[in-house]
Amino acid sequence: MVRSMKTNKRQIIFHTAAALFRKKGYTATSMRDLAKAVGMEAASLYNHIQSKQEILAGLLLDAAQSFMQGMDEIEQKDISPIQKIEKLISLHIHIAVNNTDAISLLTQEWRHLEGEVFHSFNEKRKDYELRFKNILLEGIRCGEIKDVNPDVALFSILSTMRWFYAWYSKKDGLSIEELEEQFSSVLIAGLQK
Amino acid sequence: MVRSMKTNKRQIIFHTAAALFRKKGYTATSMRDLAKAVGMEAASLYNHIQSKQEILAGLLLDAAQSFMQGMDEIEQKDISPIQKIEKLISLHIHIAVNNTDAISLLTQEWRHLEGEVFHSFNEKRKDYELRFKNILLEGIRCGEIKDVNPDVALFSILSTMRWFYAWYSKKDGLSIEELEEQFSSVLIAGLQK
DNA sequence: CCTACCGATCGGTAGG
DNA sequence: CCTACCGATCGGTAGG
Repeated sequence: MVRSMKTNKRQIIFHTAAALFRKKGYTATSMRDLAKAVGMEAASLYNHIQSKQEILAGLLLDAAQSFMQGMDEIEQKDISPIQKIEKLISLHIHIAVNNTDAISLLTQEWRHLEGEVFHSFNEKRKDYELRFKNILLEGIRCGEIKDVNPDVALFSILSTMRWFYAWYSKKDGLSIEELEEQFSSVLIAGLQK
Repeated sequence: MVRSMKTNKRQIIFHTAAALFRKKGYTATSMRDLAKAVGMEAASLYNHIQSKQEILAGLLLDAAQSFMQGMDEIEQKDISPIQKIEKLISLHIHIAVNNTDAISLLTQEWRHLEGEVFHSFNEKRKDYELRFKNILLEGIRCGEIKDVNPDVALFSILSTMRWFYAWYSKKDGLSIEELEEQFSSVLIAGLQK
């Protein structure tokens, strides 16, 4: 009972922190801001968490995990490079819709991670980008994708998805299916022969 | 003589601050960090500038001015919507190449502006995005651009250009002409019928 | 351009 | 979960 309530409060703290970090930035969000938002004194937060840094690390590594798992599954599918890219766009949309605040931190706030966590997060990010780029390269090699600069193509997609994290919560007009269709239409048409 | 040296030092402070704000973020960059980077004590900075906030505001309003001026010129040209979009992509590339550090702040650090400057910067940003979107809408209306969601199309372009600000300094392989060609090829092909 | 310093605020701890 | 408080650091000022 005590244990489950503590875990529950911990989750509330993490979710509240995600929203604050997104709105104000990690450095500009104080533990007193966070305490006020969850309805306690700053000192009391430390009964549930170890440090401010632990919160950021937890949020970012969780979010990263979602992407790595999706990439693992999509890489193994027996479909063409462009179809894999469609699946990846869909992955980004689904993750963002379900976890908007934490995901938006991936773009901006990971540089405030410290020490080993910074390093391992950075490795994951580079690994993800490389695997995405390899799918593009395979598409170019097999003739399904036109001969564009793969870095420009990669970041055209990734940057647009990252903007989507910031934009999505404000927009309610489009369903997930419509979002997938619109993003695929705009982003993939620029790659096809 | 005294005046010109003071102006000179002021420019050094602004340029150095742009690089630090880009790397560490506005909040996480202290005036002592900045002072060290320009080779003086923190207190001495205040002989050249009035406040930390003045530096951020100066950098961001200067950068915004470059974009507004470019937009003014491109809007008036007697060319088609897609040709205007090509010109705008070229504008973003040229500005970024010439002023990489300050431009990269436009995306991330403007939220730390305070009071009236925050407000007026935000108005300029929204104005720029609206005018860009109107060019897309005109293209859709006249049949030159396919019937995509204009917000998705707009931010596909803007997000990709914003990523370019962060990416460019590391990359030296491509000339400006090649960059324009690659970005236009990937971004505009997704819009054309 | 420096030394010396201000009040405010930071992340976090002690002790209950 | 709170009160009380720590040392460190913040942006900025006084005075020379």
